[in-house]
Amino acid sequence: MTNSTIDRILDAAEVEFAAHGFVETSLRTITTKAKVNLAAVNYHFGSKKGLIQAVTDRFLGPLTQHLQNQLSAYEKQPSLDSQNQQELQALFTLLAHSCQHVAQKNHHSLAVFARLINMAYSQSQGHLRKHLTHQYGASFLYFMKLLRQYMPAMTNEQFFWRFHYLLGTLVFALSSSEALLAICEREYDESRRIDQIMSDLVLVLASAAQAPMIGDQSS
Amino acid sequence: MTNSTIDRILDAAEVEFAAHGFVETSLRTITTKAKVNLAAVNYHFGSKKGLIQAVTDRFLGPLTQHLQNQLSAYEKQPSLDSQNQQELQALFTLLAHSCQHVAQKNHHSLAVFARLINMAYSQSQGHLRKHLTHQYGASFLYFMKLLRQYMPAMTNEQFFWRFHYLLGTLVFALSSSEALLAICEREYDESRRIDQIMSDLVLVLASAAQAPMIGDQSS
DNA sequence: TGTACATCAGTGAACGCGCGTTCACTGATGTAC
DNA sequence: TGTACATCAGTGAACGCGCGTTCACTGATGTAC
Repeated sequence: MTNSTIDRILDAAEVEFAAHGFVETSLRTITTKAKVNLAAVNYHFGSKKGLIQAVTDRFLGPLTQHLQNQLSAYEKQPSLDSQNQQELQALFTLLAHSCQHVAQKNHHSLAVFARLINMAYSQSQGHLRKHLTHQYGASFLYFMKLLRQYMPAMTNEQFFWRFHYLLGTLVFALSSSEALLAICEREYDESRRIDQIMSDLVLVLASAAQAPMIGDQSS
Repeated sequence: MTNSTIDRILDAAEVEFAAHGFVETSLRTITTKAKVNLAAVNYHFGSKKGLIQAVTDRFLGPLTQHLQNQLSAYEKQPSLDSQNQQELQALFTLLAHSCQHVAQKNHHSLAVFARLINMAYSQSQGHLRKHLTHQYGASFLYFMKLLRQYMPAMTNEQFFWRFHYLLGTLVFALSSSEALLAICEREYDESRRIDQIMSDLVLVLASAAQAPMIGDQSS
């Protein structure tokens, strides 16, 4: 049976976590929407923390798997010209495609992903950051390694900061996309699809990655 | 007296809100750190919501004021060449300076600012977004108007999305800067100051703003 | 085939806890006559 | 100058509420003999 109690809980939790965050979503809300007994969450997942982990594991596994596959195929292609902006865009496109891949199955997983990253970088949450790095870090480190080739003139420290600016752009786009889509539709009477947004985002990320450094006047 | 009960509450609240967010910070934590009676918050600010508003008003007023002054001075300068990347950088620098201006007085106000924006774009928080727009929107709309001149080829809708990508970069940088500074210091044994970060951020924002559109192959 | 027991998904009600808020109260200072 | 009252910052204790979690229990299914 595909719509088991466990799946119904996970689906409802994903929607609520995406919309209101982990802390501001109560188990009573989730179990009501999932049409499931309140105690079922603790029965199947042990605790609320266990549920959060189950919800995030459900898409982080496939996401990192998909990304890793794409990256190793990408790396095998012949010429990696570190000056070529189009190849840099292609690299970001791989990331975007991996995101879209998991979003197809679980529509709200990217918003949950954004909440997770935001939480991980909230100081005081060093343990979560460490857990994510340990569990899923390999794929993202792989991505960073390839990205690094397009930013050769930087020190590691400069690259560190640049990378996190890009991460911020991505995270905000993912977490606010629902609200932004709603505003956009109201204001401009035009609805955008998620893949339009993603392909525009890729161009922005590629340009931001290659922005000059301080004192560097080449564009 | 500069360190009145009210100020001590506001200072403690700012620190805690910045570190843990509005919902996850309890009045008991704040009043304990402020060395003030629990009931004092409701006495002086009416409610927790009132306190949040007081904390945000304390820096949003000066921030928008400062930004508005800078922008009108900027607009009066002779040549505004919409192709000139350095002038675009100068525009972002004004925003950065306004941020640094308020950060001097209240060190954690920018992190609170970031939390506020994140919250405002969390769907379901349309009322907060409306309140901010109504109260402080003028300065930011002014900024957007000037920024718009450097992105003339875009439709309003395209500009809308670009602008929010940039906002995301800024917000993540502000909200995660503490954690990132800590990681950076540990990993690279180098400490950065907030103004270094800001001036690098300005370059990234300027490049991202001028990234090509889909189908546009000019860089 | 029938019986006793084990396993397991799911349940209903209650538990203790931390939360924001309320309220009667204190004690100091100012003001009117 | 003395007295009565008003104002206001601040307090201590309690309130009701929603939260995550717990626990004894049910009912269905499988298994051993």
